[in-house]
Amino acid sequence: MLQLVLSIRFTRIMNNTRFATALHILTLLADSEGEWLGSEWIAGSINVNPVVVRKELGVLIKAGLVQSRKGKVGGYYLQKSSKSITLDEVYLAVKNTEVLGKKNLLPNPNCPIGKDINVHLGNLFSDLDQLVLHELRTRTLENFVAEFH
Amino acid sequence: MLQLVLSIRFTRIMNNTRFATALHILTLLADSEGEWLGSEWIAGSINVNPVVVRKELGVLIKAGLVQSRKGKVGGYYLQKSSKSITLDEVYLAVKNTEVLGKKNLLPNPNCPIGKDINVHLGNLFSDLDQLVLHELRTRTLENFVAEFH
DNA sequence: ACTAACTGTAACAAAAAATGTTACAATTAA
DNA sequence: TTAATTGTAACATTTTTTGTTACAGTTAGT
Repeated sequence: MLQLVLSIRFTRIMNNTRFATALHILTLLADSEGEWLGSEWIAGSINVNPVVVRKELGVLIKAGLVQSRKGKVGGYYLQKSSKSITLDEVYLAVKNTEVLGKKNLLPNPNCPIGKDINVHLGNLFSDLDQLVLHELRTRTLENFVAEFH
Repeated sequence: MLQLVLSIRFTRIMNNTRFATALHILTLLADSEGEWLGSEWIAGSINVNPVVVRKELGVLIKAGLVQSRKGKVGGYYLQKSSKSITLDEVYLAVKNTEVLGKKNLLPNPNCPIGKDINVHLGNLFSDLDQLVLHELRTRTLENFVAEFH
């Protein structure tokens, strides 16, 4: 029963703008090296609420991609060079489930297929996730930013 | 304005159990060749509502993967052999957006980055989608079903 | 010390998306 | 004619995402 509750809580998915938002933020930071950017300014470029930006920046900070400075002249700055940031790091920071989506929670254990389906789906989902991560790892933030010039 | 509304309407994503459900259905059909399965029975294996199953089957029928029979001894049957069904067909049938998620709707057109971000994100998203489709194309329903034996 | 301009986060509100449900017309075998 | 089924619309509910308000904590400049 506890297991069930836990699997409900952690079965989430990537059905959102978080990757787009995170990469937008990082692109802005990479493109304005030397300056610390504020959440208000970043939010103006993405056209979302500044609090949403600060929350996402919190995630990027935890992932070691961004640093922040508090106080009057506070703001955000890349923690590593854009050359050393690969897009799989961004994806891993924001993702909360697999690319093929969710599994059904309680397939029938008395059915030969239902009994094992989530194991086999799990393998498939995991394979596809690895594939995506591997590809994203070949792409750097520097590469991405260069496309804008 | 109309464009905006349309882009909202069609900016959906794969944050659901539809791929899992569709593949579960197809696995059952492939595994019981010779019999027509009813939506109630299928729903019992997945443990979801029969109407949800019928809706998803409607999608698989449109995709040319399943056929149906109405009336008293109605039910569902594969339209093609499991050997000739590849998993990209399943994914294409159920998917409604790209694997990396959604883009933000209205990035600032007065910002050099915001102005072009969706074009570049679009290219990236599309690349990753192609990668996933290509991999899924190498896997058949027959292969998948074989894992259960 | 005081103020102004920030970050960090909690708590809540609103909107959007996914899933479940009821109901019933249409179909078909017996 | 009946019983069992598909197909689908309409609506309800739940879950997830996104937005918002509020404010404590921090820091530079006066």
